[in-house]
Formats: sequence, C-alpha cells, structure tokens
Amino acid sequence: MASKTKPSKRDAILDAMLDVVVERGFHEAPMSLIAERSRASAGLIYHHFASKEEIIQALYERIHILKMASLLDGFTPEMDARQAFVEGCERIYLFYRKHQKEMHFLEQYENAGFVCQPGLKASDQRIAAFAQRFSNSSKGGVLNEWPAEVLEEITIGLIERLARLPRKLSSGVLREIAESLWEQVRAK
Amino acid sequence: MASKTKPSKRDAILDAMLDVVVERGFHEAPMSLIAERSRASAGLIYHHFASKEEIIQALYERIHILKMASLLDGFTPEMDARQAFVEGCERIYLFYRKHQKEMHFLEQYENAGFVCQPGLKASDQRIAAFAQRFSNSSKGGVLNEWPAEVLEEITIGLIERLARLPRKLSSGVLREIAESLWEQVRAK
Amino acid sequence: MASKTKPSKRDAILDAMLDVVVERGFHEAPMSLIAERSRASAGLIYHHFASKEEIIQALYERIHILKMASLLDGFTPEMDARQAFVEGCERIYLFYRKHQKEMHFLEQYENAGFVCQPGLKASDQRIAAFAQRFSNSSKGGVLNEWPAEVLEEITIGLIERLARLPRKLSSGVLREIAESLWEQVRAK
Amino acid sequence: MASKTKPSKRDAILDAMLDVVVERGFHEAPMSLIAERSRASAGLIYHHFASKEEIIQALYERIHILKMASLLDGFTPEMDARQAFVEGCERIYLFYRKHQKEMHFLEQYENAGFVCQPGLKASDQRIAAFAQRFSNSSKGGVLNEWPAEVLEEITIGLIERLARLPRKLSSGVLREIAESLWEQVRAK
DNA sequence: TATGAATGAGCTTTCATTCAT
DNA sequence: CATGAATGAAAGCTCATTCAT
Repeated sequence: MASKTKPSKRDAILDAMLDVVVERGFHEAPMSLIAERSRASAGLIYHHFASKEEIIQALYERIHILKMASLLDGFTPEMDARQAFVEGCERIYLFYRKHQKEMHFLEQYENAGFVCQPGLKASDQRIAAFAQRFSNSSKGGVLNEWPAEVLEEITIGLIERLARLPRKLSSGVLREIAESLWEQVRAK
Repeated sequence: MASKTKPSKRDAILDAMLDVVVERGFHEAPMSLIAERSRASAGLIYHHFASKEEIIQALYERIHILKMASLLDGFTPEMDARQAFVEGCERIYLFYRKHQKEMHFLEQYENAGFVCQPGLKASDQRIAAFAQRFSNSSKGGVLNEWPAEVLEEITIGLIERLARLPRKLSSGVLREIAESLWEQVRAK
Repeated sequence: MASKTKPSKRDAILDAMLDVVVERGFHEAPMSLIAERSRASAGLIYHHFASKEEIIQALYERIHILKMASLLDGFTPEMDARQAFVEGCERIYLFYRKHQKEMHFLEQYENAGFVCQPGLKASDQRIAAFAQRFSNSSKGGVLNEWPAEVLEEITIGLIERLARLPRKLSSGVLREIAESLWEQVRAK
Repeated sequence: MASKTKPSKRDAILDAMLDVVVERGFHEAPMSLIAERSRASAGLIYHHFASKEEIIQALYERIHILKMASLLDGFTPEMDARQAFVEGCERIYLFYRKHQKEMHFLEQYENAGFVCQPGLKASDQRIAAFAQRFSNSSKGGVLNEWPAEVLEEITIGLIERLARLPRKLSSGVLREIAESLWEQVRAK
C-alpha cells in the first residue's frame, strides 16, 4: 500500500483526514467520517492505506515535505544573511497563512504523541546548507551563541505562532518584526 | 482524618486524566485507563463528573487558574517596568518547567478543538492591572505599538515554548533572552 | 423488610415509583430518580425495601388491595342484581377516574411480564360471594352463558378502558352504557 | 439467490425485538439479546438502526401498518352495515389471535410512554371511508350517539381484549358476541 | 434512621477493520 | 478499483446495590 496510485481518491482521503482532524481533533476523527468526506467507501480507503495510522503518517509526510520545500524556497547560500533572514521570515509567514490547516495538523500531530518517522529530516543537502548558515557563529554560522533550539523557537517557531493568530499582520508590521528578530539573533 | 484536607478522588481523577493525556494524547485516553490510574471505579468517576468531556474541562480550569496565579505572582503595579518584565519572564519560565505536564495538556487542549468556556478570563482585577501595564504605550502601557496578540506571542508565548524544550536553559541565557525580549517590545 | 415502619418515607418511595413508572415506563425508572422524587437517599430506600423488584411488588399489592376494596364497596348479596350491576359499574368508573395513575401502573405491570404474587386473589370471602353472584346462571349466578373471562372483559374490563380515555363521561352516558351492558350480559 | 426477496437482517432484528419484548418486557430487553436472537452482531444492528429506540419505532410502524391493513381487509362501503360489522369483528378477532405477539407489543408500547409518531394515522383514504361509515348517525354514520372513543373501545377495543385471553372463543360464541355488540352500538 | 461515596457488572453505542461481491 | 454489509472488541456510561459513617 501507500504506493503511487491514481492521485484523485488517495489525495481526497488525505484531504478529508486533514479537514476532519483540524476541525475536530484526532479524537473525534472516525474513519466513517473520513469516508463520507472523501466520498470513498470504507473498502476503498483500506485499498489505499493499510490503517488509519498510515493515513495520518502519509498526511504528515505530505505536509512535512511541503513545509521544507517552502522553507528553502528562494534561499541560496550566496545571499546576504540579513536579507535572507528577513525575506525568509516573510516568505514563511505567508506560506503558513496559506496553509493554516496543514500547520494546525502538524501542531496536533506533534503534541498528540505520534512518533515522527525518521528519514524525513535532512533528506536534502540544501537543508544542511541552510542549517549550517543559520547556526551559531562559533560553528561558522551567522547567529549568536544561544542554543540552537532557542534560536529556532525565537525565529521560525515564532513566525509560525504569529501566522496562527486570526488576524493577518500587515506587511509593514511583519517586516518590522522580522528585522527586530534579526537584531536579536544575529551574531554580534 | 481531620488532617488531610480531602485528597479526594476527584483530584485523583483529574491527575490521572492529566497524566494519560500527556502520555498518550486525547485520543487513546480511555476512561478505563483513567479509572485504573486514579484507583476509582467507573461509577465513581461518573459520580463526580457528568462525562469525560467534563473531566477535561475541569482539568483545564484547574490548570488555567494555576497558570494565571503564577503569572501574577510577585507582580505589583509599582514595580519598574523593565524589572517586572525580566523577572516575570524568569518566573514564568521556571513555573512552566515545573509544570510541564500541565502545559503540555493546555497545548493539546487548545489545539484539539475544545471550546474554552468563558468566565475564566479576567476573573481577577489584578489581571486587568497587569494587562493595562503591559499594553501599547498609546493605551497607557509600556510596550510598543505592535498588535497585542503579537506582543503576547513574542513574550509569554515564546517563554512557554522555550520552557517546553527538553533542555533546561541556564539562568544566564534565560536572563539574556528576557532582556533581549524587553528591548524588542518596550515602547521606544 | 417490607414491614410496617413510620409511614411517611416508605409511602413516599412507593408514590415516587408510581409516578415515575406511569410517566416513563418500567424501563427508564432508575432508582436514582426514585430517590430524588421521594427525597430519600439510596441507603434509606434499601433500608425499607430489599430491592427494586420489592418496591414494585409492594406497590402492586397496595394498588391491588385498593382496587378490590373499591370493587366490593357498597355491594351486598341482597341487592337486586340489575341495580348492583349498574351502580357497580358507575362506582368502578369513578374509582378508576380517581386513580388513573394506579390503573396505568397495573396495566403496565401485567403487560411487562411481572409475576403477580399469589395470595392476593380471593383474600376475602366477600370476593367469593361477589364472584358467585356474577357468574353464569348455570352456576347459580345472574349472567348468561358466555365464558367467565369474556364476561369480565365485557363488563369490568370495559369500564376500566373507558375510564382510561382522556375525556370524562357524563353520568348520563355512563348510566346508558352500564344499562346496555347489563342487557348484554344478564341471563335471559 | 434471486429467489428469496431479502429476508434481510433488518427484519430478523425486528423479529428478535418483538419476541424479546413480548417475552420479557421493554425493561429486560438488552441489545445483546437482540443481537443473539437475530444472529446479527451489535455493529450490524447499528448499521441498520440509529438506536434501540429506533428499532422499537420501526417495529411499531410495521405492526401498525399490518393492523390497519387487516382492519380494512374485505371492507367495502357498499356492504350492509350489520354484515360489515359482524364479519369485521370476526375477521379482527382471528387476526388478533394470529398476531398475539404483535398485539402484546402494541399494548406495551402504548402503555410504556413511547410517543407514537404521527404520519401513520389516516394514511389511506380507505380508512377515512371506514371511519365515516362507523361514526355517529348524526355524522352520517350507522352508529348511535355515544362518543366516538367509547364506540371504539366497546367494539374494536373489546375484540382486541377478548383475543388476548388465553382461551380461544368458539366461532359460535364469537358470532353471538359480535351480534350483541352490534345491537348495542347501532343507531336506533 | 439516614447519608451519599463507592462498586462493578452490564448497558447502549462506536469504530477500525474485513471480505464477499 | 469499488462497494457497503458485517464483525467484534472496546468505548463511554448507567444503575442496582452496598457500606462506612
């Protein structure tokens, strides 16, 4: 299972799962509802996926890949660090606004005790380049000496949280925030 | 008797629910397990609570109150703004470290589509004083003109995220971060 | 149990059971509701009665005795048969109107598969006299030769049904019916 | 296949419910027993019906329709009133004898506080013709001036009761009774 | 007599999953 | 690829009953 089939139904099932989990939570996401929403019969769902768990994992993978692609999108190691950072923040913010459901799903997935499959992280060498650039200056990066997890929370993590707020930030305020964050985390 | 102020099964049930939800997520939190962990029979649980949902709401309330109390703890309107902010960040961080389970529960609760009942917010006039102080300078507060939700995410929200990281921050780094945040959000 | 105690609570429990069963049926008559309605605690109910079943049986007995007393009330073997019959019908009709709840309970009790305790029937020799009088003429009674059960249904049984109708019959119509019944069942 | 017109589990479930309720009453009719008797799993029952209540309502409907059909069976407005009445009584009696379980169910259903849903009464214009014929003479019917509910109880209602007696009436006695009832209720 | 917390078997119902068609 | 009737273990919950106080 989980192989590449005619996209339509398989994707419809993933879409339905995404909608239902975001609307109602992992609890209260019965397969019968997934079937109804995706207009697929119970049998067909189990033709595409071995179990409910597998649907969730497949959805997680789909979203994770999407997210990573967006993170790297437009980034090249040659860019000016400040510019890369500020523009990156703006790009990520817009991406998250466009994919609020997906990000909400991720949040729940990570909180609800699902085990993130290995093999997804660092699947790309571009990620390594990105991570290297945005690391502590002592490790050759452009950021200050706070722990890496802190830096991640204070930048991408924060942008993610801001994107989940109901109100959309104006591009002016967004840029101000991004620049302020840069001042906060850049190596001095 | 007469000594221990009712450790009461009610609390044991709430404790069990907290543990189970944090360990396994809202899905995978069957009542039978809550019963076992709290050493209460199914019947007794429903003697104290009308439904599983109600247990979760009661737990949410208990935690919310705890959190609010800690937020305000040690705060007086007479304090210097900077000092109140920095010390507040440190206090909140330590509180969150001490109550990681509770905070993990809150996270899940808010993400999983539960409706926070009203009547919990602004239960105290001290909260109003606190909120007034840490509002935009145009509203008489000590902070800059970013939207209130942004300011909340960038301060308390961020501290909460940092506290959820596995590694504990040293008090030095914590203070550095708190001071940096203050520079970021104070009215200029 | 089931002994004579201070009447108040014991009767309150029986009254509550009567009300609840009539309102909601034997199914949907939980002890918790009986407790609430009778303002007695669960413990107290079980002080008075050994089980739920016993409450129902005690209630049945109470009602049965009441019914039998009313049936015989005013009847003497010396009366003219026709007069005894017609007046009896009227008296029974009025009794049933006054005790609609009790009669509704009886109906359910008999239909729902409860086993009527023996020892209640023919507890009185007056009942025997009554039954003898209103039997087939071939057995020395004043009625025609239809089977006894038929005669019972066509007389007392019918009056009972009429009393259960929402609308109260005028005394004129009631008397007409009673007289018509007499013509139908008397020995010719 | 292609021969038996879906003896379908749905009907087996209704049959099982009928048997169990008649044998043991609405209380004491657990779904587990219905499942066992109908040889359907719990899940399948809830695949066909939304709830236990719905099974009972569906059964009530099935029986009600059966009953109405039998009432009208063989009746035409052209028939002589007396003949229609007497033959009708005989037919109904035999029908009730043949469907004692169904009638017992109806009795319990109506007594136990279930709400008969509308939409079942007067579903047929033949019922209207029947009701018109057997109404008070002042309304164009062939019966006397007693209230309609009284006339119903004294005729169909009574026949129903007689059919519920253990002993079967001989056709001679039955005819005698039917003729006697006709004398009682016909317009004079 | 009186309470009500506590029990636990059993209730109705749900739901992930299977399989004959 | 597609259906949906069917399964059965387990879920949330109820309720008659007990017992320490």
